[in-house]
Amino acid sequence: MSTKITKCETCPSQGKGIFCELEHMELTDVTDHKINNSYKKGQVLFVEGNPTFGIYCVSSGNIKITQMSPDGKESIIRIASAGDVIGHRSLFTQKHYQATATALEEAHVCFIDKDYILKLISEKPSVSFNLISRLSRDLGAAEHRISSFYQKNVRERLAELLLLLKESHGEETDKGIFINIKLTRDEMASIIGTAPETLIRFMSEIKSLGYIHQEGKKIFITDEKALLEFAGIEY
Amino acid sequence: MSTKITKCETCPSQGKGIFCELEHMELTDVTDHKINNSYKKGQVLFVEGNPTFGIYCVSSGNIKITQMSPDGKESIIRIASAGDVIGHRSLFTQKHYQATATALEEAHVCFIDKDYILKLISEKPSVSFNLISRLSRDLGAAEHRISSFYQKNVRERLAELLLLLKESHGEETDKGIFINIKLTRDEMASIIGTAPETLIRFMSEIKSLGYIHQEGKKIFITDEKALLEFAGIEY
DNA sequence: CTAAAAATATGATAATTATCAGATTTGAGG
DNA sequence: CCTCAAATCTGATAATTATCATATTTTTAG
Repeated sequence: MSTKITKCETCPSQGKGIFCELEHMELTDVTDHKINNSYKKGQVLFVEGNPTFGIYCVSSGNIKITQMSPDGKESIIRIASAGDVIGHRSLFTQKHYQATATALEEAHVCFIDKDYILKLISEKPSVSFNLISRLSRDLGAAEHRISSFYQKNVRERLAELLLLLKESHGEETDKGIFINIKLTRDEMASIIGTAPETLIRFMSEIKSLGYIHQEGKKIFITDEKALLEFAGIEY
Repeated sequence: MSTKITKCETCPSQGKGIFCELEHMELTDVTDHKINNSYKKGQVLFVEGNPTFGIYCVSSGNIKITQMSPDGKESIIRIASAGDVIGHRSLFTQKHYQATATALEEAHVCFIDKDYILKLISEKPSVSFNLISRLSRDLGAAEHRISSFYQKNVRERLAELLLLLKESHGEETDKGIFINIKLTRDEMASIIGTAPETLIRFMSEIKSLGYIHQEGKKIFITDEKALLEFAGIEY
């Protein structure tokens, strides 16, 4: 695990994070209290059951947050990207992490000590406001997924996933909207809660309908409107 | 909708709520800024899409928080009880409620105006800490349900639901642990995301195995250990 | 560049769960 | 206490999804 020195003041994700409203002086103080780490694909930030020492702020790269069942089935419960925090949920409620965080690709992540972040929260209302906003947004997303699980079948959940990934990681290209996140079929399946084979079948269906286009592992959305209808979102 | 005047200082749920660390003087100020409402079974506090004006604090009774699919399938995403807040998720992120809140039985709920609660959060760190804790706990519960959906089948999810209801609403009796919450089979089914008929079948199975006992609609857990094993939690 | 491993894809079959139909029970209101 | 509507329950069948086996493609490491 290589370490790279970077400052919060110049962090590319600064405008999106929980410290976005702090002033320059305050940010340099945060810089002094953080540890900046780099992770390669597949490297683990923390494991379910580890004691919590602080929170992680994602500077770049995508991190999957997973939970494992006793019989070894992995569910992806969230994906954190630039500007997101990780471990914030366990900070106040639990002594141990309830999930595992793994880098999906090369990622730069800053670690902030528990004591310091708690101090910041109590002294800077903007930090606590942003944390509340973020938790609210995460809770909204999680609750949406719960109702989606019950109300939609696998086919619809897959279309919905592609649209969500488009929102968070989509990039306009001449071949359609490129979904710029490295996920295996297994991982995609474990987001929508189905078997990889089932996911692949429906991916093929959506592809043969002409709604998406694949180049190797790269996915392009070519007909967003049709996908929306397919997902049962718009009629 | 009848209105009953009650004070935060003497609220039975005071010790559990987000104001639990406020002093007497501060609490009387909260009392002056809230509206106390009573709801009968089936009455609605707010509906998905309504504009958000503030948050609700549950003093007594159980409230179901639901989301509806376009084709009319209702999912229960959360159940709020004494000491819980409702509408806190939409306070910071959304202009409109993302879910519907309905009383499951006679309930007393206080309403606090958006401006006042935002002021409290920025001035009283204990309130914002408690709100963060609560959101974290809710997020943890929601994420657990997401992985549970994928990792467990209906039979196991039902056993898990009974155990969760035991934790939150269980009361020791000589007939076993009585689950003191009024839920129809339809509602129970929409918590674990299955059809009511399927839920009923597995309820019968669990009953015939002797793990639970029913008296009309009342459910008693008679063999918790067996239920835990049935849910795939302990081996 | 090549071999091995991992990931993707496809088919056949089994298991799980949903849906529909109808019987029975419960409970709320007069 | 009685009536009727709603809720619960049971059975038969259909639809969906998981699992297993295996082929093919892609990626990775040497």
